[in-house]
Amino acid sequence: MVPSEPTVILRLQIHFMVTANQQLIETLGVHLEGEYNLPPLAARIYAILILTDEDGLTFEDCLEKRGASKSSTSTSLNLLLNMGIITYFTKPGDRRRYFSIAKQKTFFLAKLQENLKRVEKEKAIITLVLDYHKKSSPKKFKEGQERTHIYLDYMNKNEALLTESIEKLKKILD
Amino acid sequence: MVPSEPTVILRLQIHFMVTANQQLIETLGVHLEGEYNLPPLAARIYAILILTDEDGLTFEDCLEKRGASKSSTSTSLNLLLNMGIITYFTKPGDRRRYFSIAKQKTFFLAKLQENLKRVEKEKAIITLVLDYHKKSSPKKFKEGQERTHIYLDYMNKNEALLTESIEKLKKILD
DNA sequence: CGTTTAGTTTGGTACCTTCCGAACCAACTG
DNA sequence: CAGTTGGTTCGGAAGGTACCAAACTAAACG
Repeated sequence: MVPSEPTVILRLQIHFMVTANQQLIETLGVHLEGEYNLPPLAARIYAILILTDEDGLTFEDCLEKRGASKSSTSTSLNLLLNMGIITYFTKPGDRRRYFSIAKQKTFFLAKLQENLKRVEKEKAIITLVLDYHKKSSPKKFKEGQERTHIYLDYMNKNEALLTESIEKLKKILD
Repeated sequence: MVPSEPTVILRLQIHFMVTANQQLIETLGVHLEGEYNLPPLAARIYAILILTDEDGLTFEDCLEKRGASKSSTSTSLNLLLNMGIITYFTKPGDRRRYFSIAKQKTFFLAKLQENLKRVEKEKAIITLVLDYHKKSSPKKFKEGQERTHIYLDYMNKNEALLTESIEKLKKILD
């Protein structure tokens, strides 16, 4: 039996939306894997939580939307909880937990703060190496000075930018 | 037999310098591992090449300084060569290759360019997610708009900073 | 030619990560 | 109480990474 035309179109549309969504979950998932050093499954679940319209997803929702095992879903959700990048809430008369991303407050703020830490760490390392070269081979040190200066200059400006943005963000969150 | 005092002091000093150097190699090594996604051994060899006073180290120098096997040393050096973060040169009448870090030119420039790529990639992803939310749940979208704006603003400024620094660096390298 | 030098390639081991199924537990429900 | 729901914990299995030792190769040396 051939379905009537409107049905076909509707099916195609739904299929398109579903696969487009899956695609986005995948894209975002890969990104998050790298960004937060998450295992594949945890990253996909995080992506699902970021993208959903619902106000919070249950354990089972997560499980079904990804098609993973109970144990892996449990492990992944707990990992995300421990990292503080998701939270859950409960509804009265409902034993289940509803998981959702920790308010974007935390999301972007954490990102900026993390970034700041990275910059500071790198500055520290560069200083360490520079000191070492200054002592052990002044010639080599002199050579690279100008380039190094540009790089350090960028790092400092970026650091200032970060501190400033963090302040701004904190202010609107009070 | 008890060594005379000066000998003891000398030994202690040498030991101190050696372990201090080893420590720095280790610290820098771990940093590079994370920064360039390098396997442990490759990262340590890279660190050794960054820190040495010599004008270039041979295969055997690398092998000895790290105490690794020939095969692993070979693999690691080739990996670093393929990634373009080290180079080698030869001396007339000497069959060996002398490895050294690719000029800091490439080092810092590559770092800035890599950073720029990361920022652009993240901006793209955020836009993607934002568009999705705008379409599927406008309420959710409105809520986070102010925070998102601050973050995107930071990203744009950082992007400008990076482009600028890259230009500066390119200029002094001509 | 045989020998030495400077590396490369191959095959295998050890470890680490990620996920799963199955058994388990703890709270509530009738 | 027994049964269901909402998870957690445990013991692998599969796959990937990083390293090593040993065999090999290719160029130079005498």
